[in-house]
Amino acid sequence: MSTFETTQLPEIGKRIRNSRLSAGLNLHELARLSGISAPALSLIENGKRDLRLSSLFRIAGALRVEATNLLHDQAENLVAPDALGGSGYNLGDYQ
Amino acid sequence: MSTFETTQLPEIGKRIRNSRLSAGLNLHELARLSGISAPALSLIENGKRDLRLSSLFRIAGALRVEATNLLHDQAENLVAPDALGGSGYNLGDYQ
DNA sequence: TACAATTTTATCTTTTACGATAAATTTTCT
DNA sequence: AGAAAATTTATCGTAAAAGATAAAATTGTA
Repeated sequence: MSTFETTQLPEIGKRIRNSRLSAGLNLHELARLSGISAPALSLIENGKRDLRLSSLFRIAGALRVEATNLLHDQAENLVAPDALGGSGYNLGDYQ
Repeated sequence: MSTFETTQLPEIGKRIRNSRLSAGLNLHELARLSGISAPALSLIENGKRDLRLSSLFRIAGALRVEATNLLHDQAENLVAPDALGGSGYNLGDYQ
């Protein structure tokens, strides 16, 4: 099995679930908002379904989060380390 | 029609095409590397196919780019504006 | 422990992605 | 212009996503 279906898909599912719970929604409510059925959402959140890109965007839209933040861990994408100085330190962190 | 299929999918397709051309690959070569057929890649690059998430990751892997960078414009995701100072300016931009 | 709400799983149907192949079209190069 | 390469489009078959519904299992609560 590929690393995608064994690790990445389940991780994406967990992020969707976390976002949904943070929004205080149950599966039925997210289903209504996203247009994706609750059973399908359950499979997706448990990393058992290889969803389509349109589904990812519909879910992200319903949860009011960026699709990108569902793909990768949020913190990983906040700052491109080499895009700041050359020091490797983020000058804004403590000031 | 949704904004996803009219604008987002075509934009994602263009990013894939740009990445492929930057890598100096033709459709046949990317097909071999990604395991996705050249006709399917053509549809994807032209924003005419709603691809699966696994396909996005296989394409990204073959092109050696982050899947995230195929979803959104590269520059948009480099820095989270509010994560630095409170000034709204990125101190590293010009130094 | 019972009851209710939520989630998971199963089944069936429809839709659509994808591979393979071939033909048509466009682009590139001599 | 003509040939070759690359891309696009079409068709067909298969696999899988997604909806709907219902049943089972889990979780939460009185």
